[in-house]
Amino acid sequence: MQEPTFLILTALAAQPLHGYGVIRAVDELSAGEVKLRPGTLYGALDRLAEQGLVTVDREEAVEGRLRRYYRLSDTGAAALQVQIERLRRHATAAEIQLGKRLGGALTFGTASALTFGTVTG
Amino acid sequence: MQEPTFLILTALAAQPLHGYGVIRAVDELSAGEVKLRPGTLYGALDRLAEQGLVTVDREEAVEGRLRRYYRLSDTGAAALQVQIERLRRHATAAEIQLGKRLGGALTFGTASALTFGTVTG
DNA sequence: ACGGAATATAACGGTGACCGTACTATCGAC
DNA sequence: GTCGATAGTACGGTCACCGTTATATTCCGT
Repeated sequence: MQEPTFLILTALAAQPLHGYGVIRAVDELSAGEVKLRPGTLYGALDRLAEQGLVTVDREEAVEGRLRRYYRLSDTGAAALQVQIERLRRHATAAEIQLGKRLGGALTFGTASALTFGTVTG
Repeated sequence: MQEPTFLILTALAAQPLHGYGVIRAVDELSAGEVKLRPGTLYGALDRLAEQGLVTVDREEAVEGRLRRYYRLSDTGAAALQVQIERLRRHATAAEIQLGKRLGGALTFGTASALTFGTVTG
């Protein structure tokens, strides 16, 4: 699962949103770092719906315009939880490896990772 | 940056490795979850070298066979640090969003994310 | 001595997620 | 009336990654 997909699931975790709402939520969640393009969003939404990670919550007709709300399914919430743990493990593992780094310019703050203790297993 | 690329940088953070050494290191770092294919590895290594994130450390001729060692550059270490922080932010943001989730099956343990405090900004 | 597994690197085509852009359409602001 | 924001659809392109194959050597068991 890639970053945009992960952030789409994250955006839908709190409450159902329609497409454009997801674009705004991801923008906010990532502090403006990730601006979803329509092509990325609707492609990902279709794939996630196919996989059962999101479902169509309802379709509202607002002034002649269709507004389709997507909801994170229980399966999707579980998948997101798995991804969260994956990211955490990778971040910790990388920080520990960086702490072992010799010869390079020492980056301050990385040593704090050592206080986490063992990571293997 | 995708997962395999991130793990290759992580593997090279502690010490220079040759191709096959990276494959084994990533396997260990991910607890057997990620098995790098040669195509993935050497493609990524070429791209990372082009971007200056890794450099060729040395080339050993071990009984006729070339063994090329790759090293994480200072730029690469900085890039890895940026990615680590990115993963941490996303993991925390997602956990907080999941904590707001209503109606779905409550996953025990997710509430602990709330103790982290604010995440926006 | 021979075959097979592990070590080690290179090269190929295929897939799919993502991007960029354009198009349609409504509404409010200027 | 045009611009920008909202809202969704469609399409072609790119690139990272994957699966596989090829090639060569070393180590081990038989």
